[in-house]
Amino acid sequence: MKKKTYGGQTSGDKSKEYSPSLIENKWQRKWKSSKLFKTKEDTKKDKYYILDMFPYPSGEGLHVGHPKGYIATDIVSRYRRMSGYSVLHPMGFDAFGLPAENYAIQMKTNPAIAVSQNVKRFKKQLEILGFDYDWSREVNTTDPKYYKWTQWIFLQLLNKGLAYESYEPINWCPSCKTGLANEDVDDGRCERCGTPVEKKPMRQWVLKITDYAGRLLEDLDVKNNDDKPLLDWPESIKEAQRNWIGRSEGAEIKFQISNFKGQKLEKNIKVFTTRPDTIFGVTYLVLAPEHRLVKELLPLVENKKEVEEYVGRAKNETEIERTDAKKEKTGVEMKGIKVINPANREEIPVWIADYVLADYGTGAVMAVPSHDERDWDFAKKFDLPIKQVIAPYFTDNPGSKDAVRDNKKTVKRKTAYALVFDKKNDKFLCLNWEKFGWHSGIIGGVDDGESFKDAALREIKEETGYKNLNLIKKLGGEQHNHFFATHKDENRYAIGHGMLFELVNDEKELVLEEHSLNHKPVWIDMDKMEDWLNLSAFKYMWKAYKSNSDCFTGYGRLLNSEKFDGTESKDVMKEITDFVGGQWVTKYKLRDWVFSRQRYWGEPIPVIHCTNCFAKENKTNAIILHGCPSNVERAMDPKRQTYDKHWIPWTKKQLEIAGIETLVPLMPEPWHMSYEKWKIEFDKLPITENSILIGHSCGSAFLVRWLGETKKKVRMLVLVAPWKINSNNDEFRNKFYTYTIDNEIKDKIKNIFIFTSDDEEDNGKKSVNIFRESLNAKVIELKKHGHYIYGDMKTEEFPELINLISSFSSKVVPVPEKDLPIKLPKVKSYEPTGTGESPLANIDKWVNVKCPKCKGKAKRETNTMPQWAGSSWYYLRYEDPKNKKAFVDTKKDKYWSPVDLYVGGAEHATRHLIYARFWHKFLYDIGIVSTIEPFIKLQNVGLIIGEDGRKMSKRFGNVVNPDEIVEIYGADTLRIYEMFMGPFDQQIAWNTNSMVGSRRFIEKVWRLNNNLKTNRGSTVAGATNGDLAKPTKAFSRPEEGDPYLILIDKTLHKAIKKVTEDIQGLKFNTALSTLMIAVNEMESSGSVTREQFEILLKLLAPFAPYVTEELWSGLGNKKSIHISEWPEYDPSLIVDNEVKIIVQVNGKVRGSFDADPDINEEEMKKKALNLPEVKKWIDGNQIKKVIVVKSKLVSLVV
RNA sequence: GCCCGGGUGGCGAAAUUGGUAUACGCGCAAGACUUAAAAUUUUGUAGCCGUAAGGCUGUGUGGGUUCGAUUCCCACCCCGGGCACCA
Repeated sequence: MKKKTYGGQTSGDKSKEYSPSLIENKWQRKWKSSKLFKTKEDTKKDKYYILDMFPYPSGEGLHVGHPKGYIATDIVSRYRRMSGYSVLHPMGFDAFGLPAENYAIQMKTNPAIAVSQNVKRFKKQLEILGFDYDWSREVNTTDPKYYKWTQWIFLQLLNKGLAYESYEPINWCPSCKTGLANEDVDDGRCERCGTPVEKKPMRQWVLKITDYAGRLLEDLDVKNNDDKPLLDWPESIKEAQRNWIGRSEGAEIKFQISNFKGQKLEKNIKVFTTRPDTIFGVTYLVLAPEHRLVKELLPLVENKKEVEEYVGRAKNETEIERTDAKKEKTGVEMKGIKVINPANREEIPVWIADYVLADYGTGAVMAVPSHDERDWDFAKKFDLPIKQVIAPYFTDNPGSKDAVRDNKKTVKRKTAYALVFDKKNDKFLCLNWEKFGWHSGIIGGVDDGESFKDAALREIKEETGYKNLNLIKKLGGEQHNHFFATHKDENRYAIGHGMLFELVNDEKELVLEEHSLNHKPVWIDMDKMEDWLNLSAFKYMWKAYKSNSDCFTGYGRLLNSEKFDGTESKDVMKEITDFVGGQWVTKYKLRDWVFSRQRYWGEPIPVIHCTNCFAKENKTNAIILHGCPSNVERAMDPKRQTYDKHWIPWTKKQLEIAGIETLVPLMPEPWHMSYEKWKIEFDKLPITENSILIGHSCGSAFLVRWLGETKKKVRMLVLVAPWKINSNNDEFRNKFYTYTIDNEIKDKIKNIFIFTSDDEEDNGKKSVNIFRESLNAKVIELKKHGHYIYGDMKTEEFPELINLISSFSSKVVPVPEKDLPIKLPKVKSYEPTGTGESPLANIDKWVNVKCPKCKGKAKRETNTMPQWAGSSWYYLRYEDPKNKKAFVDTKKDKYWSPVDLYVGGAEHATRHLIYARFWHKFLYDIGIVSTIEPFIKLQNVGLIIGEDGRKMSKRFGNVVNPDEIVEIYGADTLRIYEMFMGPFDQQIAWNTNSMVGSRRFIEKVWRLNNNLKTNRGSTVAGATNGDLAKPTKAFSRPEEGDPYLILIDKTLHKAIKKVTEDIQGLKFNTALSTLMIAVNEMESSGSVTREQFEILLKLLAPFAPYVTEELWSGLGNKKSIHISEWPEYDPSLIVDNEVKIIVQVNGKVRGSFDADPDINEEEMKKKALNLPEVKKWIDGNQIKKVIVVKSKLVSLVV
């Protein structure tokens, strides 16, 4: 097939043609062999560290959108180098994590192999585009030499208590089969695959990023000495981080539980509120369904079943279902439980509702329906009392005509506000106060002893005559209006109530003249009301009427709040907090960073779990109580006594390997030996507070009963397939229930687990549920095991038990630093297990290690780090990539840090850019980096989308490959086109057709060179336009007074200024348009000196490195243009010696004239008035005013 | 709902201490060169009225401030992004 090429220009002389492929290949090789772009740490020069967000080498290679940011940094980097800086411009690859792993699974290869292939391909693609990366500093997050230090940083975090194991429920993606951080969840779905996430309780490593929440937030706005912000970042990214960190201040207040069936309880419910000023309006409390107290108070609740049902339902809902704000509120009261409002000692009920989030604040809220919309909705639905404690306070801004006047007295008055509706005509009866400009409903003062309603009715009659009305409802509650009443000449403080009336009939009385002096009654259409009303009081009522809600969420004046009545609510928040014994606290939405993934392709977390160390320190032993065999035949089988296929001997062995002494006492079936007899034997066993009890089948039942009766405490109870207790033996079963509930086994043991299978039949599920609820046990469902879990399950199918036990019975021993890196083992099969265990757990050789502390047998941590680990510090490694002793030498860090310009996509706002800042601050705190922030200036690159306006993706078939574009147009054209498309940070659609413009531009430059060469030594420049052709000596300094050459000089020097400023401001599109203008001018002038042409080449060099280098060397320059000096402009050359003055008449441009920039104003005026086109417009008119702006314009008003 | 951006020709866009709106590029139209095409090149290109000179309108919509507004103020509409039952 014939290669596609751009037609381009042709001429008779082939050697004169612009042929990008020849040029570009040549210079790629030359730059490489001369090591032109090797970083030089010249301490005499200023440094400039410029960084790209390193790519994730996917299998698909680069599309034209990817290099956009790299082109930009390349331009800046080349510009800085030419300007005399030591430049660090490195590149590397981020390749751990799900995308690479999934790709490898799909390609049936190992991720390590896939990644190295992809990296090769990426590098090749990048090379073509001519970037000046110093590849000797390349980093790759999957290289053990690199991730050694990622692991090292983890150890430092662990050391400082910032990495910890947690067992709280976390987000779990059932499709990716791994736990996720909060940041990896988007709208309740896995960010990678879109599957709705589930909440799953599991052991996981968590980084305490919340310890840094305050600093991560505050440092976004920290100022330098010059009062400019330290972080020159796009406001949108800062704002996204602020939102994500989500700081709010408020009060933590305790509500005491008052009674249960007459008993006093010594318990509190702590709530968090940002509005302690509303506390007198609390009419109930709400707990999240997962709140600890829900379980604790359950035995005391009257409607236990109802509560249990509700909590169960809430648990089973997905995040998407639960957090749907549009859905109607649900909830259930905990009947019999009351708490006391510490503000007014009122007793109020406690509800459970899923609109309260368990993991924010305290998981409990005080509900103030009158002043919180969510509480309002809830109270309306469940008919709970609503008590107003804040009145909106309306007052006009000082200076306006109705504003309170300091020199007048204020009179307090009760005021009735009425809206009167005539449903026959859909109109409202209103008052038009013409003299005052007020538009209102009916207003009137309330007389002594009169109700608001009566006052309103009286006023309606007096002012409008209508007398037959029905009160429909009150609107908006009490409101306060403070204003100057012109008609009374005094300040009024009106305590008002709004009411809605309906007209019964048209019967009316005569309106006395004294009542109609200031206002006239008018009927206003319903749909005009909103615009018509212009008094705050009525606007407020109208809003309440339209929204059908009296809920007011603003600040205002307190009422029903005892001694705080009348105060401004915003001002007394802290005072009220103190009054109720609360604490002023700061809360963040940011959650700790879930840092473990149950996947293969990540950095192994460098810790070892040693059960031996733990057992030694805690004298742990395990007692396994097996159950009965599944049928009589097996029971009769003599082999069964050995349980050779059963999981028990395997478990025993594994536990002993782990250093846990293990006992398997005799466990006869319940129908063979009585519980009492067995208990006597069992009590003799060395059971301590550190013992682990494992029961299988009916063994579970014995253990539970024994725990119910004994006074002993144990550390852990594991029940495997405990449903045998649901046997036909009713007596036994009943006995069991009694123990579990009455003896509160759950208070003795924190860690109770049940293993069951997900497809067990109903009665099995039933007994598991009984355990779950009565013992507060965590249930682990083993998928696909079916009933085999119960009997002769093969040992290798059941590693979960050992893992669970060791996770609760092992000591975390950090891997000694000298043993780093912990390399990922090479394996054939690395698919995720889905069990909550990493596939690494199955690689015995790798997992089983010597404990570095006790030298006993121990196990490695098998979870790996998330994709975001390696990228959280890579920019530091570039500073010193080969260092074996430290991840970066302190001196080198001091020289290069911080990153001066960081360019990348905005999608990293709340993940990479927060994580990296967190790690950086931590590393600063432990004294190994020198700056508090890693990236001083951040620039977002706008996406290039497909020509069809959709995201470039294989799926849409709209991907444009840069290699093909380079082949047709050349790399320089691609670079210029991408920079010329539009503002750098803006998303723009690709358009291959538009590329010719960029190519033509380069060719013009090329031709300019050809013309110069042709005319070397001659006196005539090769201009294409005969008119402009001008005799000159090419490549010589302009002769004194040569107007053409001076003109080009002026243009060029202005271009130097503009291009320099634009590169600094990353405004590449306008820099290029400036260069285009210059080139156009040079072309049409025809007389260009060598010096001028060289300036142009230098200015263009960062944008089009190949063609400028070619032309530069063609001029005989020996050193590369890219290490030549950046031109400086001559200030005298950028001043215009003639300016155009604009003349306006009545604001419209009517003419212009050229003048000296120093022309004085009188002169300007005179000249302007003499212009014929201006005269035409002022003839016969009086000139009223003349405005003269120096060296700009004259504006005449006639 | 709250918070950030943004809205300008046929298209990508330029211009903001308030001073000629549409630079630069694409596209389009007509001309030159050519047997022809491509390439190159010249001219034109916001809309409306007009042969023209010229005039009117015009930077999302409606108001306002001003001699003058794409730029400042108020209200609204639309698009993009972030957060969201966060108490």
